[in-house]
Amino acid sequence: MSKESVPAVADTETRATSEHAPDLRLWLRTLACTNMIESHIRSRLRSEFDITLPRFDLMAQLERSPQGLKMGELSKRMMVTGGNVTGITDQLVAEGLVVREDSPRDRRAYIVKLTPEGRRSFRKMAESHEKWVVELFGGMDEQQRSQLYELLAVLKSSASRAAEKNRPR
Amino acid sequence: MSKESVPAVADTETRATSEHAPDLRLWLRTLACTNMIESHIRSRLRSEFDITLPRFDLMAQLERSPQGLKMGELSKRMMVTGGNVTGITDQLVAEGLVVREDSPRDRRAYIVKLTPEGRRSFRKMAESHEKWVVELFGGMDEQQRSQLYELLAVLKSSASRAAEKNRPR
DNA sequence: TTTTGATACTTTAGGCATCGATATTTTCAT
DNA sequence: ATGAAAATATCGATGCCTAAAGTATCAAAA
Repeated sequence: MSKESVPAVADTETRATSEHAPDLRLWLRTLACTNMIESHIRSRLRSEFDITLPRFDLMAQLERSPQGLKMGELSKRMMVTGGNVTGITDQLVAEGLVVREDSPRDRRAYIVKLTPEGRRSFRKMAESHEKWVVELFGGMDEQQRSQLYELLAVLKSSASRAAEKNRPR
Repeated sequence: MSKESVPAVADTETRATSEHAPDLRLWLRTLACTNMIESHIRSRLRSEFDITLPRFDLMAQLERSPQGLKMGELSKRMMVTGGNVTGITDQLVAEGLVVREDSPRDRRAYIVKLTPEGRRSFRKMAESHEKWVVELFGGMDEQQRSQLYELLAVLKSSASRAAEKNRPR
């Protein structure tokens, strides 16, 4: 019998040791939280709606742009490579949730749009998705949440700045 | 000409909209930070040491357990499936960084250990890795870091608790 | 001893992600 | 107008990851 189900809930923090620098422990804890939440969301999307997170994300972008988006636009907004978008779009097309239309102005490009079914389906999923997130953060009080939000802004700009110094490579 | 390099620095927060629930925005910001930092680390591991993050992580586990670890132990500690560990271990063996030794007590099991070269190599990488993390968090002052650390503990237990309610499925 | 169930690992199939290469089309400098 | 450069998308190779199924071994009960 093969068990091997979900690897419990991801806790990368086991990588930390007392001897590690405080920043390292902080980073590993950050990673642990994110992985735990993301893997929970992934698994519920799968079990309740039989969809993957990347497909959900792609549909989310389209829902915000009813006029449709070019493949390259999707790629930029989702922060993934173009080849990746090609594959995910193929799947969604096969499921009838999105369509590729030829761009009238540029014969190299497609315009990707949600189908009516895709839109209907996405709205239902998004509602649950948001509910799950609210549940996951529900153990924090309002002050903690807003404090976390602000601290993450600081982290984001700190990391941006640090990363910038070593970009071109 | 193939451009298509790194998708800049991941910023999943573009998925957020003003109309989104605050918790959703908080979650997307969390994700954005983590992705940005993780992708930076990944790319430096690759460019400076020609190694992937999963391989680095596996070696990190072994470095903390000089007596070696069974595949299943690695799988548990890294929070990934066994099949995954098989693949990563194969690669590291091929590179001469770890070895699979037969367990003397259980012929089903292997004991995976760092080779001397693996250990030497890991130590060098770990030093840089820690330096990068320190740089990335360097824009936060001490109080902010410790506050973030505490808030993440709250988040972690909040998410654990919420996830627990929907486990078995 | 034999059977049975659990454990340790591998394998396979499928999805997501990157990179680098390629084909087509557009744009722009001359 | 033309030829080079850039932009748009796809493809193939590679790697990580999971779930499910398969193989070998162990341990303990019948």
